[in-house]
Amino acid sequence: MDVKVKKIRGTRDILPEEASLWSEVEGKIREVCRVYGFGEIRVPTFEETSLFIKTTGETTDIVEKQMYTFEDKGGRSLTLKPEGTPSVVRAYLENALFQRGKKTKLFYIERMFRQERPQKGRYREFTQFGVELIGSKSPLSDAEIISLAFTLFEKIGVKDITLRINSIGCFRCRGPFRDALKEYLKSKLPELCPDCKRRFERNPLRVLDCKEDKEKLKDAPRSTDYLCDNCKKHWKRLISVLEKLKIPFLVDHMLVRGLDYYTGPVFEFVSGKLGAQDAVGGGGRYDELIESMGGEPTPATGFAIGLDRLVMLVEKKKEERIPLWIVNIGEEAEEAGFLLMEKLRRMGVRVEMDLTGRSLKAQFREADKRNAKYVLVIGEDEIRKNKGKLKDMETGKEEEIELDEEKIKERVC
RNA sequence: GUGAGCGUAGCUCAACUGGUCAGAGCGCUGGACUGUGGCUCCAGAGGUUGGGGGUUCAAGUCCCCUCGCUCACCCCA
Repeated sequence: MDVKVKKIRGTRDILPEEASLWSEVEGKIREVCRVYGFGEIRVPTFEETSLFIKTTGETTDIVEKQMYTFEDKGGRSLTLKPEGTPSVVRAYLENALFQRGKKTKLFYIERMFRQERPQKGRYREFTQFGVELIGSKSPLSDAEIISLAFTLFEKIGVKDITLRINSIGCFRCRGPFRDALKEYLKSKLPELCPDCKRRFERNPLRVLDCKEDKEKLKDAPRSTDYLCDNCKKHWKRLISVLEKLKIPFLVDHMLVRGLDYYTGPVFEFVSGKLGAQDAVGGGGRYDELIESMGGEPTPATGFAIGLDRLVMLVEKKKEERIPLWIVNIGEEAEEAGFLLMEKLRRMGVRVEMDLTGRSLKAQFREADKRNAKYVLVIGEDEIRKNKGKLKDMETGKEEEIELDEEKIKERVC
């Protein structure tokens, strides 16, 4: 078929089979978040562009080259949100949620937009489940959200997720570390890739993230060696609590993350089953963001998980069995069957039938294909007697049954 | 943004160096079995070979452009 209009690059249609997986995962997310005391928040699809420039960071790849930015009719610059945290924090401040208590625990399931070259597990429109815990500076809060994530992974049967974690320190300890790193990188500069040379000037921490130069940078200074007393205490305690929670983790000194607002611990959830885009989720602490957006100094921590990637890791389930299929012969029976079907459906019974006037055989074939447990045959004879033929599709046995919705429901359910 | 590979029926794929190559399997529809599924057999529907241009007596097959897909880089979810 020559379809003229096609979906645009990097977007996708999620068809019923996969969509049911999605809603199952979303259901589990809501369950786990309820248990952990997180309330759902829904934020706009687009925001003022400046929000992301100020929060996500001017020199980040997301802001530099991946945003869908456009001008509205009033000449304002708007951007489809490329990540969730800025919007949630904006909403937190705008709605004065801090007035409702010291701690605010929010989660969201939202569509995000980034104009990157699509590949496996990477789309231009994608969905993130994210969690923001605002108002606690305790390392236990970081442990809490990480634990939430692992509870979710377990609940949806996703195995072999590794937590990679590091601490890049607050803005205070970042300075000395950055200096040490730059000093170290200076000598290596000629052998680094062109990107790293550029990063060296603009955002030296990101050089650590480079895969190409990973080997060469093995002996680079480690951010955890430059933490201030507070950050060091926080980091040590977080690590120790993760151990007590029996959450498997790997300290990765190269992990720095690509968003500017992170302070202290940062982490990623990684799966080996995803190809090159192996991060299922990631997050960290952002203790300075809220103040920088005009709020009171407020510590916060959070993460986001890519549902597109998460769903790829979930085992597909077999289709649920349909309890009843109505096969009809002739126009009169078709209508009688239809009315009966509707009565049953109103009672909550899953029933299906063919309304395209196909042959008896075809109707049976479809009932079989859809894995129906019982088939109810209605033809002229059956209407006259008010008794249908109920066939058990497994045993092949047939019995007569009164065409009465209560009796049928009782028999097949 | 860079690189590589690839675009043939709804799906998975065939078609030697350009010459009945427009096919198969699955799926779909119908029939054999005039009111009974799964197996088998038979038949049918479905494609301007992504689009455009060029080379040629002749092009899915070669060349150019374009669009798209996939994977990787990059980055991240």
